[in-house]
Amino acid sequence: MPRNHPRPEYAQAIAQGLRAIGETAEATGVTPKMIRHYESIGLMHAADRTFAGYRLYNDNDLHRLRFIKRARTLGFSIKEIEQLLNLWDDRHRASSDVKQLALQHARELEQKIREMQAMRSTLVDLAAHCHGDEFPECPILDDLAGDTPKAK
Amino acid sequence: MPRNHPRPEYAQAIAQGLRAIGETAEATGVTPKMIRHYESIGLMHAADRTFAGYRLYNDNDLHRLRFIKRARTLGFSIKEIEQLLNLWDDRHRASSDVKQLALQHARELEQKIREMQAMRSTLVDLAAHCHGDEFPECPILDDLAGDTPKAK
DNA sequence: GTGAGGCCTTCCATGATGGGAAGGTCAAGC
DNA sequence: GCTTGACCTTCCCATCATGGAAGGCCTCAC
Repeated sequence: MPRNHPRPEYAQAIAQGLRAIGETAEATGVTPKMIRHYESIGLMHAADRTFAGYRLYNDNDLHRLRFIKRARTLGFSIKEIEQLLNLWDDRHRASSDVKQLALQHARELEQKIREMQAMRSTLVDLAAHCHGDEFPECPILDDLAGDTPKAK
Repeated sequence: MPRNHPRPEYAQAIAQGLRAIGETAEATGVTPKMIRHYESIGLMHAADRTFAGYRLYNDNDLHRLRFIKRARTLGFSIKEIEQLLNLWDDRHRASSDVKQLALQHARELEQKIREMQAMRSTLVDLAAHCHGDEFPECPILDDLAGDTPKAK
């Protein structure tokens, strides 16, 4: 949805390369809701405000928000992102620290993937033995109920 | 932790094959906390009570709780379990209905698995290009920051 | 000056689970 | 008969990331 022309009230702010929260959201893919939330939990520092209390964001803020967005897309938790941001901010960081975080998260993903694969595989197996017709007999329910598969 | 001898106060209840919530929890793997929760959301009907208000469970209840436990282990949501229980209770169900629920859930799992595999694979790739040493240079952070991999 | 729409804050909800507090109940041992 | 300790009860709060709704202010274009 096309945004209206820059509001004159913001002329100075815009001249300084600042944006309101809506434009910032569009530019970063982070909803205004979440931007405020990140501020409230300290992931983003408190934004500058206009006289009227509107939040204003500069290019650095956008960069940081895009960083957060990308990290969330990769499944990092807020806490992990906090660590990543600290490392990002630290010019003297050791890349080994970052790598460790990334690999740790990759291992956690792997673990969850395995669990879900086990679930899926069990379900597919059970479904394969279920006629899926109009009759009530159903190995899937039998399994859930803990019944031994009916010995004929 | 070994439970003490059955409490005489429950002699009659026990003679009827009833158990208090703690024993029920041990027997089913569902915590007392969750048993009460399932009752509160209607997944379990309201349990019988002693004079003093203690909940009592019979073999049917245990069976139902084990059913729920197993379904949770397979990743079904509470809402899905509600449907499964309805089918379980319905002697005239069609196994096709059950099969459809199971396969639908399997597809959802597959979808999530794929997403997580994509995350993991990206992370592993990035980590593979990160020296992981004491220097700050780090392709993982570069990626999160949206920086084009540094062209030398 | 009025209407549209962006922005503000605050509260509430999700889903499944756990923690903990404050208090009642029960069996057993002294 | 009282204490002890295991068990039970209800009620409230927390998690994690996200969204919704209400009610009010701000800005802009007409």
